[in-house]
Amino acid sequence: MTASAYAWQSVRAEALRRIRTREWPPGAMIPKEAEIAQELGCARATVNRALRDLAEAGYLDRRRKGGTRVTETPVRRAVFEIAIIRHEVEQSGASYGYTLLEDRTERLPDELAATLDQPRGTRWRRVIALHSAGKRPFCLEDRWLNPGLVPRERADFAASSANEWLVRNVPFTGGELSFQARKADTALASRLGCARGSAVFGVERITRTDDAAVTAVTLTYAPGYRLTTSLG
Amino acid sequence: MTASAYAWQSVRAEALRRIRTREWPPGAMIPKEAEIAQELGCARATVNRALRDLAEAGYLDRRRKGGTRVTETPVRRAVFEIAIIRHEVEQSGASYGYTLLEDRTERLPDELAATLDQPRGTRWRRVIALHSAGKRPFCLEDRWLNPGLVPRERADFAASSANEWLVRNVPFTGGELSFQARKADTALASRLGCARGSAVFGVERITRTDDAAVTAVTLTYAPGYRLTTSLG
DNA sequence: AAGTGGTCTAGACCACAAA
DNA sequence: TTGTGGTCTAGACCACTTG
Repeated sequence: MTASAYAWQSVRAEALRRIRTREWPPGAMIPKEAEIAQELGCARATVNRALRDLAEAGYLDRRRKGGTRVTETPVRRAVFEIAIIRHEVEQSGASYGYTLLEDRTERLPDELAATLDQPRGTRWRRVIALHSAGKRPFCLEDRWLNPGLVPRERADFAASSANEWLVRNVPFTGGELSFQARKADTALASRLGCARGSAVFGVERITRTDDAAVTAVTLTYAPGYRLTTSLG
Repeated sequence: MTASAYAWQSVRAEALRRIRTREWPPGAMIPKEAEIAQELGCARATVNRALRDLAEAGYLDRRRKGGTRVTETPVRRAVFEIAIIRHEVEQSGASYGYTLLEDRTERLPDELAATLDQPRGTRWRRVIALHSAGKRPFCLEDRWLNPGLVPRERADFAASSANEWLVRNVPFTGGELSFQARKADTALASRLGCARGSAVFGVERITRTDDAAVTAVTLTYAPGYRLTTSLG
């Protein structure tokens, strides 16, 4: 059958059908919850659950007193899961390798300090590590850590990545993420085992708890990397 | 006060607090809904709403009969909204420009045909267009369109992008999306107004309705482009 | 077989925004 | 002021999974 096992999913499917067939065209007001509930023979709460779900997915625009409208141009969202790099490698079937390359305390570059709301000249811990898949370099990690939130004596990154330590030990509440394409300079090319000037995929991420920045990381993937997801 | 206006949000906040403070440590089982409801003095449905929300956000792992556990390594998700390119440019404050460069029917490359579940040798419409910000090239669009779903006589892309026509006229049900870094070849560099060999950011997207592929597009952004979002 | 989350209902009241 | 969605409850039954 077309209808799902649960009533609210059937209601959702029926509403989505009406949107897609333009029985409820873009921009149009749809009947109120109570009417739909009566028509489909279920409780209003069930209709509410279904329509709320469609609204979260971007198909409907709902307002108290204003009623529910079909979105003019549904906003499509792509969701990426931020995986632990080890899992990403292992999932591809390759064996995962990790090498710590550098680990010292350094002065934050002024621009980064500003982004992280730190005074100029602040010193943070800087860790550079290489993640590999089989024998091939997979991703270079260049990370700055707030020494106040990540005590050096409690966080040893010789054997396993800062990524994993942080996930387990410093719950974070927010941050920023950006993707970009970059050209590999000599140092990067040497570490990633690719030609100088190669186009490489870069991810920059800043992680915060409440308002204090915890870590800023730049991940650079070896050439050929693709970040993929499906649209629902 | 810390608690939200609505009861289920207060319950959510309280549960999240217990997770963050490790009162409910990673991997631990938390009390069952009925117990939490009694403790916090609300209905079980209210607790259900709160915990379901935390489970969707990746903090909890719930199973019937198995109870609810705190996720060992919370999966963080990044959500990108797939904007219409015109809006993306306008939002940056620049004036938007659009130029149609090519529009003809061509044979699908074999590899692409396979991905799109089309027979080898199938001919689709191919549209190449440039989006610009002010006087600078912003993004080159190279798109294939299923002629059965996008009739040439009803879809004219001389003045506005296929992107916008599709959003308004062909509701889609799914697809795939991938990001990668690419090196600009001579043709691309010329059209994007950058040096040959530049690292450029590429997006590939395939859009389907039910099971038929509607369109496959490759967007290549001029050097310097960053795709950004915030983590919740 | 039993226990826990998932759903559903009927009715009620609340919150917000439009008139 | 009024109407619509948002939430809440108490109780019930269902569905999945583990023992």
